[in-house]
Amino acid sequence: MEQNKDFIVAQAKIFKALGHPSRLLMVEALMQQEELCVCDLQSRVGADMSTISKHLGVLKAAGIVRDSKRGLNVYYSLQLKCLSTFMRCTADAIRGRLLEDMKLLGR
Amino acid sequence: MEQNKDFIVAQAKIFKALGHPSRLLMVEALMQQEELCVCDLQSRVGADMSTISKHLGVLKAAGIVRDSKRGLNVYYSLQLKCLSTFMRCTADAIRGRLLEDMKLLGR
DNA sequence: GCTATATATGGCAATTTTGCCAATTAGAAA
DNA sequence: TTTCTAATTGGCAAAATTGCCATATATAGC
Repeated sequence: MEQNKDFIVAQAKIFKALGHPSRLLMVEALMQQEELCVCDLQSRVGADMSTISKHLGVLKAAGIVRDSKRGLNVYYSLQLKCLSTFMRCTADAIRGRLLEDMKLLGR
Repeated sequence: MEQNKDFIVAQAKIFKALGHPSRLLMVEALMQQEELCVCDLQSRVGADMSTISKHLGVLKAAGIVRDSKRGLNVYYSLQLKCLSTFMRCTADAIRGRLLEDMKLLGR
């Protein structure tokens, strides 16, 4: 009973971590690159280094990414593998919705 | 360029909507039931009716559920179909992580 | 009409998240 | 050791989310 709730909370934490544009952008970058340093991610998102670092902390705490330090750089990579299928589906859903809206506007 | 950002924002909105234990619980109930009234969802989550209603508003605004009013009741159903595969994957990931933690504790 | 029931909305305080700046840590190179 | 560079952490104000209460809306039945 109670561990079931913990389970839901852990699952919600994953969704919550993905529920921010900057973090989602970083995850999408990591879906194409296997491994990127914080500086790479910063240049893609375009925010303060400290902000990027905290976002990465959220993704790591949710178990979505893992990090490995080599030299001066910290490299991040995806730990959760099943994102691409779902992202494609949500993308289709959003495109479908936009089409609906355009139809409605057309009347 | 700019619509790409809107796209990411819409996608993040879906994840964000799923990133709350009560909302995730409602979605999981709708994965098994096809259609449920607000009162059913309330009894499962156990919160104030107004709170449930607002949570459902969030899910609807993200395009995850749709509603249909019949008589005094409003029935909600899933609009986003591709959740179950992804949820199974995150569930596996969480279970795996818990196993890891237990191994670490065992040493 | 009036009453009861199911859901939604407005308002508001408490909590959480976000993002910047400043300061710190850790490793590389001089 | 000193210096430089990459990244993290602490602090804090602004913004967003959450959840309850009170109120409103809509529909059914009398």
